Amino acid sequence: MTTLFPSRRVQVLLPLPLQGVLDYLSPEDLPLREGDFVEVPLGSKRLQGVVWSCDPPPSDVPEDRLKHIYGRFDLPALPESLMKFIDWVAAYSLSLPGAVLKMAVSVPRAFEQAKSRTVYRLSVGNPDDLTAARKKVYEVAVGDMPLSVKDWCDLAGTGEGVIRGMIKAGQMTAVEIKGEDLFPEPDVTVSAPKLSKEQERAGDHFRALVRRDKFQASLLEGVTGAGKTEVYFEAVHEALLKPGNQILVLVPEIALTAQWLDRFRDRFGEEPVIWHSELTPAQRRRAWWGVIQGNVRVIVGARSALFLPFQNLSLIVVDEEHSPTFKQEDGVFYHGRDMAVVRAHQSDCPVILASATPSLETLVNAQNGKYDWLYLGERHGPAEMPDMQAIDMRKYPPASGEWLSDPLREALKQNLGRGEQSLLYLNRRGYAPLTLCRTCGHRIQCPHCSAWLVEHKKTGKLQCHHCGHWMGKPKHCPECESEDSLVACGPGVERVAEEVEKLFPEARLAVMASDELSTPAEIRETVASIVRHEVDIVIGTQIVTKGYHFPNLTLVGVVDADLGLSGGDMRAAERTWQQLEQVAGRAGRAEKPGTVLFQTFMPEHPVIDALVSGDRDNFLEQEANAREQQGMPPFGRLAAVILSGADYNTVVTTARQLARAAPKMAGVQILGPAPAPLAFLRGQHRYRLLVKTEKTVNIQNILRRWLDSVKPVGAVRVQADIDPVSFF
DNA sequence: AGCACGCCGACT
DNA sequence: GTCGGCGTGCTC
Repeated sequence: MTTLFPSRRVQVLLPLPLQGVLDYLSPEDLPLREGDFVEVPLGSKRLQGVVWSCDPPPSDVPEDRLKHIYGRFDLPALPESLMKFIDWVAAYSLSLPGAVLKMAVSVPRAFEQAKSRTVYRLSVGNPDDLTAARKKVYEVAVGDMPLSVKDWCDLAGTGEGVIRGMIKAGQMTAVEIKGEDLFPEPDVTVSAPKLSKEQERAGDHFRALVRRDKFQASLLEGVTGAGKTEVYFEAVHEALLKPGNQILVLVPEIALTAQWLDRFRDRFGEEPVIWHSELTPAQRRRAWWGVIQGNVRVIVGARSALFLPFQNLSLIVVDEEHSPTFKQEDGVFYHGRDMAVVRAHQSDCPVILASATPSLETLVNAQNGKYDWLYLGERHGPAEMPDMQAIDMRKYPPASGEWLSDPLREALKQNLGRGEQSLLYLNRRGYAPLTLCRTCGHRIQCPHCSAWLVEHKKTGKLQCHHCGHWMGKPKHCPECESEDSLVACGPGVERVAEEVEKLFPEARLAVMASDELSTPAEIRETVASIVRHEVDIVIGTQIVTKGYHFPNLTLVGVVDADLGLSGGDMRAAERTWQQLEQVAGRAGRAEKPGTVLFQTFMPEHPVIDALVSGDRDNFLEQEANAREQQGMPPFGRLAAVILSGADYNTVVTTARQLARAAPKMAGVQILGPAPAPLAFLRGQHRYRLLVKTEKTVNIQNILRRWLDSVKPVGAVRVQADIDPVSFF
């Protein structure tokens, strides 16, 4: 029997790692659009999902097996541009669309209507009739803005009784507010800071791009301290001039610093709305709602902010675009910088990639004209670029158990004498990276990972930096039982701090490492005390490299410039150069000139040479040539296949099976299988294969066909990683 | 992701 | 003889 109005079949995407969309029937009285948030039955559960298609192709599931949608949620539909982006990311990264959707809607109580609140608006007839206390309330009112009872009390400095009395007397009227509190609009009338000529030129260029309102990627390259932030703020400002425009600024998670937020507030009057993994559920929900309702104008966030439901994305900025932290390596594997370009393309808006040390990928795109290329060659204000020198550690070897050479000690002493600040950089947390038994040679290793346990003297623990496993430092060797035979090998920041303390007992030290400063408030306080010049020598890891501005800092000493140069990673040299250039950039950012000293055993290495001579163009050209010759990205395509599982043998068997089934075709090369660099991590054995193809080959299609052709035995996870960066 | 169904070890 | 281990497989 045919019904007059047959039920409509729609496809719903659920935020689960299911193979695809599921078909449902929409109730006849429920008009649905693509992007609508709906609740559907799945098995015995009620789940929230998104209508992905209202006009689906024929299904192989018979209609009488389809279930009905329960209902639609009362919130704006998922914007079409985000749906497109989710599909694209899933296809590109070889992950399931549902898993990508999950990143976009993993917001606590996202679908529930926010409970309403009651606020009160003044409705006074004649203010002269008011009592003194009520008159006070009348006077503090801002326009006819409604406020909560508590806000009125705080603002007028009065008790609740006064307000309640006014409500009763009809001098205030209740207004019901639905949804989350709105965010304040950024202020576009704040006067811009004085820009240098070259900043102005770049800023004008970006303003024009924003006004043109079309896709265009640009590289904003500028030496450390050149004032890139102020330049892209010009673009943000221009975008804000058009009502409804939304702007996304992506930063590496670690760079969301108090200093950055202060600069934003200085330029736009308000703190920006921020988005990162540490937000509380309430903050997350409020920000997400603000974005989907179009109320949030500027979001500053970590890579996951790419998946926010922007209604009208008009500009994306990727700050520190070279940063490896833009690469996500769990769940859905993607590179935030690359996906930002795709998102901008799909939203047809400009994207600005900013860095003092651009990635090779981005530089190549700038060189071949795909990206606009804006360059800032001068430091802002009176600051000059620091003087950089290598210290040959073969000539000045420190005594055993010490890590600072005589020239570096001398420089520290002089700087201290001048009352200026110094920074010692060593990208190694803890006291010592390895604990060794003097008697039997045993090295204390993590039981869950192929890594040494790192000694942390402050806490008296030996700790794994990959899985968090720890033990108290034993008195006896766990292998040969010898007493007091365990010795610390190599330096970490704690150990360097110990040496500095001995050398300069009167100096005020601060150690900056992620495990010393766990909360943002602690980091904020330490940074502030350095800026206030309450610290003479800072000893820090990675976290000091990220955009801090310490005006009194004039000497940077890199304790081990060679760290990171070894290993088979094709990006090792590039990344070391970026890191050291960034640390070096902390020196001499104000009036006083800066000096940077690199302790190295290979002063002739291209990386050290590029730093010292300042000839980075030559260095990067060599790197690019090497990659081009090897057909590596960005000149070819690369993907990794990572197999992991608790049982070593099944992992290896699956890896070999995959290798046997490897596609054999022109322009495609399979490398491996080989143990992944961390062959054992969190109790999982890991093997890896690499797929290298020519640029014109669709590497996703090849991987899909290949991986589908092999059925993994047992509990082995097979994960594809398109454009891998870490090789871990 | 859940959750159910389904075949092999130590307990009343 | 049963309770339960979590291995495979399905959910429109």
